[in-house]
Amino acid sequence: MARPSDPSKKKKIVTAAITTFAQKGYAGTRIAEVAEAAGIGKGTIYEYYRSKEDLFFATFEHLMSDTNTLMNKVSQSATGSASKRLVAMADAIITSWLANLDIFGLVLEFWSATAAAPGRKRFRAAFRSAYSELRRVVAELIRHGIEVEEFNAQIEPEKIASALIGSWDALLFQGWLDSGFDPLGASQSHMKVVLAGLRHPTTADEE
Amino acid sequence: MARPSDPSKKKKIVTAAITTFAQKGYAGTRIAEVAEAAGIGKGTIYEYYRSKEDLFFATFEHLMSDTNTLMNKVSQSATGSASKRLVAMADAIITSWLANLDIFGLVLEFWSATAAAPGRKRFRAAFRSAYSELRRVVAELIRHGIEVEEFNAQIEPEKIASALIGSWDALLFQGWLDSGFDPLGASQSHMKVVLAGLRHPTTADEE
DNA sequence: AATTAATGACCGACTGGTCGGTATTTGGCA
DNA sequence: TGCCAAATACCGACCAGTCGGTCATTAATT
Repeated sequence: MARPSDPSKKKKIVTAAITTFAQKGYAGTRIAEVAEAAGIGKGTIYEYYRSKEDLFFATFEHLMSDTNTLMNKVSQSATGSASKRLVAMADAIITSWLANLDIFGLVLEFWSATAAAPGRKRFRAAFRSAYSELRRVVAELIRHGIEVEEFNAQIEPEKIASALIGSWDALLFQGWLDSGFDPLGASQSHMKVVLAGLRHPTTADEE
Repeated sequence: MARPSDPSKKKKIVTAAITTFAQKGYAGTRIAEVAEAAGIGKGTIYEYYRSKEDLFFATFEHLMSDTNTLMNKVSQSATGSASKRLVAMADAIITSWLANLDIFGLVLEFWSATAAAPGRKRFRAAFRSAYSELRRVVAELIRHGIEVEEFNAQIEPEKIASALIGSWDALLFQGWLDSGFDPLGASQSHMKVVLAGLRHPTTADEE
């Protein structure tokens, strides 16, 4: 009864699942395909994962943790002004995803997994906490900028953070849709404007 | 053989499809459920739509056109400074979606529909052109701001437009995930900063 | 030999789409 | 107006294909 627990095999399965799910989507992927991609028998997958959904969630956590790791690394290693650090973070996240645009489809699957059906609540919860963590890190950076008086004290770090993060996601999506679109360039342009806005006092409603 | 084409019934079906797909997702929805929600027999749906996919695409077009209409209306009716118009547009789009957050799940389904499988290329194409149109309208607004010397001439309208639009989408998504999150407030905060940045010259790399 | 791991043929639940048949509407004619 | 086909619209029982998951069997390992 005891299930085997060779971690290298588990990893092999998840890796295969990532590419397959990314290519064909969750619904379009048959477990047998993942097994084939992993070079093992279909039954074996069920020795390591309880169900298709479980495997899907595992791929989700896998990618999530990669992104988290990257973000923390950048947030720690980035030096210089708050502006520089923010730009570094934006560039790092976008560049990293651009290098793996082929699996960006997975992210879309994850997004929609937050919507449908039962058993999927965990996706929503995981996303919520991931975003909240992301916002925390970026807001921290902004707050730091305010403290050293690099940024205008009027601004609300959490809100700006959420919009920045959002723009990164959404620009990647536009890049994914349209190969002629350049997410990195758009992000850099946007960041430049935002940073200028963060530095200058927001003179209420100018006409 | 000739299929009936009562437009009011077609509308009834699409309406039912919208709520059902939004609640249960594409895969989780059975055609029979849509039929029930529409108060008609299952077979009748196939008199009006060739397949489940076709019906799904119809709901997509329906919502897309609603959003498009809204956007054009706002872009035409908005008056005052370029800043004011941009804010009006942001607020209008976000408010309108917030009022219908219950069907935002559909948007997620559409996003992921751009990823998976064959027969879905049209989703990608439709999205691409919708975004491109959105960018055009918003970029136009920004360009206008530059012409009247309200905005700094250095900025790149298309790129900023893509980031703004992206932030709206992504903030709505965060609001959808987390009922404690306030997309409108975040957007307004963000817009304020961006507009400040658009007005002030981007002094290259300040340290 | 005994225990653990791997496998894929098989099963059964599920559902998109079809189609033969029924209900409703139309319109031609007395 | 009233009557009755013919045409059109509607319906849901049914079929056929699909695929997640199981488990009896085989292979590997101890």
